Amino acid sequence: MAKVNKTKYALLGILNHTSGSGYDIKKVCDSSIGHFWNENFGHIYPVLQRMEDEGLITKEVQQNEGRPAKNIFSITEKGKEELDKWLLLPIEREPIRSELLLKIFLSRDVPVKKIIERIREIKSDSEKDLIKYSEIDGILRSGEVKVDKKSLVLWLTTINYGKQSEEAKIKWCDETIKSLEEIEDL
Amino acid sequence: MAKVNKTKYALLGILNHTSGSGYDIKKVCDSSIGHFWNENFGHIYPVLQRMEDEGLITKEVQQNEGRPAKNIFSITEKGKEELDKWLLLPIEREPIRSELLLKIFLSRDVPVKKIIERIREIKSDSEKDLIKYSEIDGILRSGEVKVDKKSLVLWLTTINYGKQSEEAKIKWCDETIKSLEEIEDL
DNA sequence: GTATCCATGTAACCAGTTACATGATTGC
DNA sequence: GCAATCATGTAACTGGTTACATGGATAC
Repeated sequence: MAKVNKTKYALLGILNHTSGSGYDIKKVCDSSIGHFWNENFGHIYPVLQRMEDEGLITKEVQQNEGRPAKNIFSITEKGKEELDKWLLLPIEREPIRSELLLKIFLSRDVPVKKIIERIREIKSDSEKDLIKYSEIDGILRSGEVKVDKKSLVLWLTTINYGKQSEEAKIKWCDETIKSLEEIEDL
Repeated sequence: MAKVNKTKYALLGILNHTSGSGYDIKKVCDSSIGHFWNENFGHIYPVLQRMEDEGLITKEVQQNEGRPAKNIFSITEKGKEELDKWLLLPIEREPIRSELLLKIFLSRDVPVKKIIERIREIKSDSEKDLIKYSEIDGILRSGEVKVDKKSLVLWLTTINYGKQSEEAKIKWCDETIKSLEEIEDL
C-alpha cells in the first residue's frame, strides 16, 4: 500500500471551509492549524494543480488592482465526497520518530549535567508553548473569531490537545531531571 | 539547510552500544526503541553501506553454520566522534503533522456521534499502550535486562515519556467526549 | 506441509523540503 | 532605502516506504 498523500486532504478540508488561493491556504496552515499541521509552497502548488486535474477542485482567476492576480480554488462535489470519505476513515497510526527520545536513549556517554541542561531547555520551550495555547484559547472563546458553534468546539479541542501534551511534557521534564540528578555522579 | 538524515545517527547510536548486522539493528528498532523510533530494511542497508564508505563504521563478515552469513558492523573512532557531536546538538523541533487533529479540525460536517465513536477508539488504543508501557517498565526494573545503571535510568525515562503522553491523551479524550456530548444535537 | 525466522539487498516510487526566480506594493 | 507582504511557481534533491527477489533452517 502506497503512502497516502495527506496534503491533499488538508488542502481539500481547508477549501471546504473557504475557497481561496494557494497563498491563502498557506496562511491558514501557518496560523490556525500551525500547531499541528504544516505545509509549504513547494508542495501546495503542485498538489492543487493535480487536484484540479482530478476534478476535486476548480480554479478561477481573480484579477486585483495593484496586486498580483490570484488563483481562487473551490471544492467540487467530487472533492467534497472524497474529503468526507477520508474523514470517516480510521486515523492511521503513523510511525513515530522522536529525536528527543532517541538522543536520551543513546546518551550513555554524555555527561549527566549536559543532559539535564538539555531537558531544562525542553521544559522552557514547553512552558512558552503552553502560554501560547492559552492565548489562542482566549481569543477563540472571546467571540472575536466568526465561526459556527460546532467548529468552535472542534477547534478548541485541538488547542486543548496541545495544552494537555505540553503539560505532560513539563511533568516528564521535572521527573526526568529529578532522576538524572540522583545519578549525577555516575 | 538540507534535511538531516537521522537514520544515520540512530544506526550509529545502536552500533555504539553493540556491534551487529542490519538485521540485528532492525530488531532493536522493533523492540527496544519501537515506541519512539522506526526503521525499515529498505533504508537500513543502503545507509549502512554509505556509512562504511564514509569510514564511520567497519564491516566484518561472520560465517555461521546452517545460517546465512552476517555482516557485522562496528563503530569507528570517527563514527563515535560524529555521534557524540550530534548528541550534543540541540534537539530539532520537527514540524508536527497530526492526522488526528487535522481530522477533528475539519469535521464540521461529520455527525457528532461519529466523532465521539472515533475518539473512544483513540482512547481505547491509548489505554492499551499505557498497559504496554507499564509492562516494559516492570521488565526493565526487574533487573532481567543486563544494562549499566545510567542507561537503565535513561531508558526508563523514555518509557515514562510514553506513559505521560498516553495519560494526557486519555484525559484529552475524556474532556473531548464530554464537550462533544454537550453539542450532540447540533 | 506450511509458516515463521534468519539474512541481505535492490528498484520503483512518493512525499515533502529548500532554494531559486520574479516582481509589484506597502509600511517604517 | 529597506524589509515585509502579496502571489505563483519550478527544479533539484533526499528521506523514507513498499514490494520484490532469494533461499536455507526450524518449529508446529
